[in-house]
Amino acid sequence: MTRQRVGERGGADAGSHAVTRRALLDAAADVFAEVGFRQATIRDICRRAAANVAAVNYHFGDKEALYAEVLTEQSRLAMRLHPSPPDDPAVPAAVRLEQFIRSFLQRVLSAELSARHGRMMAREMVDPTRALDRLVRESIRPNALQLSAILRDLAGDRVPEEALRLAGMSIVGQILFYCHCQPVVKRLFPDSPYDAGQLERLTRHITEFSLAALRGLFVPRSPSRRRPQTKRRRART
Amino acid sequence: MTRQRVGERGGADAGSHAVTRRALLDAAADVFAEVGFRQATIRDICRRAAANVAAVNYHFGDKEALYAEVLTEQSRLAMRLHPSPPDDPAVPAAVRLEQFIRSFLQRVLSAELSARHGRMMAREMVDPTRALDRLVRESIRPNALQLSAILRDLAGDRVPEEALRLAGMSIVGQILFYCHCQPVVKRLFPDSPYDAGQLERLTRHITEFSLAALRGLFVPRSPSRRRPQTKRRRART
DNA sequence: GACAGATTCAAACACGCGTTTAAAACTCCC
DNA sequence: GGGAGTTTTAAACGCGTGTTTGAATCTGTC
Repeated sequence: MTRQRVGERGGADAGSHAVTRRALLDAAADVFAEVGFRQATIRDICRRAAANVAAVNYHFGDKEALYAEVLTEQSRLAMRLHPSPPDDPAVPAAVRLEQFIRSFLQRVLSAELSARHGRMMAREMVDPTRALDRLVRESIRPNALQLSAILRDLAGDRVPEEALRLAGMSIVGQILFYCHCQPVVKRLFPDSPYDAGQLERLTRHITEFSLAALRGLFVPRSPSRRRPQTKRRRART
Repeated sequence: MTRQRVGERGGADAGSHAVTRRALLDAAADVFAEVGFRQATIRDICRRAAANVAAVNYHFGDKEALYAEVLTEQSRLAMRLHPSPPDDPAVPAAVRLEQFIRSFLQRVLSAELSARHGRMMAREMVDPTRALDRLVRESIRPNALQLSAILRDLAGDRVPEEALRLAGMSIVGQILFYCHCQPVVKRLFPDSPYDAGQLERLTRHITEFSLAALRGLFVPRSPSRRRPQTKRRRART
């Protein structure tokens, strides 16, 4: 009656448990990214994983628990493959901003991840599930803080926090556009792709656009025409 | 057997048909905006419209036809309440850009529309239905063309079309961010709202951010420090 | 080789969905 | 007032869903 999770040793060949579990996670990542949590069906996931319909409930409890596990796994995978740039004060803030934008774009729409993480995040934002709170806590907020730090270095101490926030959202908005609006972009410009294949071009554009905006907003009349680099350094935490 | 659409005259009191039809459209707009096409249920819509479950199929044929009608109706309503600025060459391009951004923001997240149009558009982008093609054709593409015209006036003739496209997507991305990512923004900054109540502030920020970026990108070293206004006028179409 | 426990399996359950149906209710016009 | 045509209604159909169930299958161990 009481089915508890098995530790390591089990029934089948040293890993039957782990094998189906992995197959389910992989299939579920594809399905959830393709059609979203609500539209995904356990039957479809199990078919792709070559498992029985009852496998999800046996291995994960229910559909939502499987989804939560897929979400955090994909999030960590994306972060591991394309980590944010280190918070190194030796690197100019403008360069760190470019690295931040590049790694962000890679995480949400790089092909090697099949853009799974980006698509799941996009769905989670437009149509949140109960998993969003954890996602914000563990993945989105840390990134927002890092962007804030970069922008603070770029803008200097005299710029109010509020203006930095708005600038940050302008930058993230530009990035997410290519992730959230792909169906529309494909229809508007069917010949010129603005997708995973153009990552470097998009990175450069967003970086230049944003740096130009930041310079114009936060150093409107710099006499020496230099970057606002030498304001103050943030201590490493 | 053969039920054809009734013209004007009908059975009930000069408008029983029209009355339920309207109630269905209103209820459906709310429901579709709240939970999306796929998650919405005919039963819920009819309950809110105080109509029978069969009403949708009687008045519109099926769920998808009702959805299509709601979508175009809300789109036209939003466009009528907050039209794009006229293509007036007498108005400086920078002002027209601000008007474009303001009206766009109003359409997608103004409270008087309950942000219905914006939410439906957001869902349609992340999780398209068959209605997206028409939406792009009749609503999105015209707006994109208008933004292109404004940017052309701002940037002048020497800037390649491609650069203008990227700039346009950077601007639209900033706008849509507040529409697509509201759940995340609310969690990141629970105290300071970035929603329909802050429309004017958001308009000003996005305009200033974008104008600064455009000046920095397209007129990097203007000797007289003037706006690139006097390039060339587009003929009225 | 039989036992125990873990894992899989086919089948079924309970529910909600979009849609259909045939009858009832209603309104207008003669 | 009655008939014709329109609209509404309650009930049902067929299907797909997440989940449960009890038996069957498998594997390592004694």
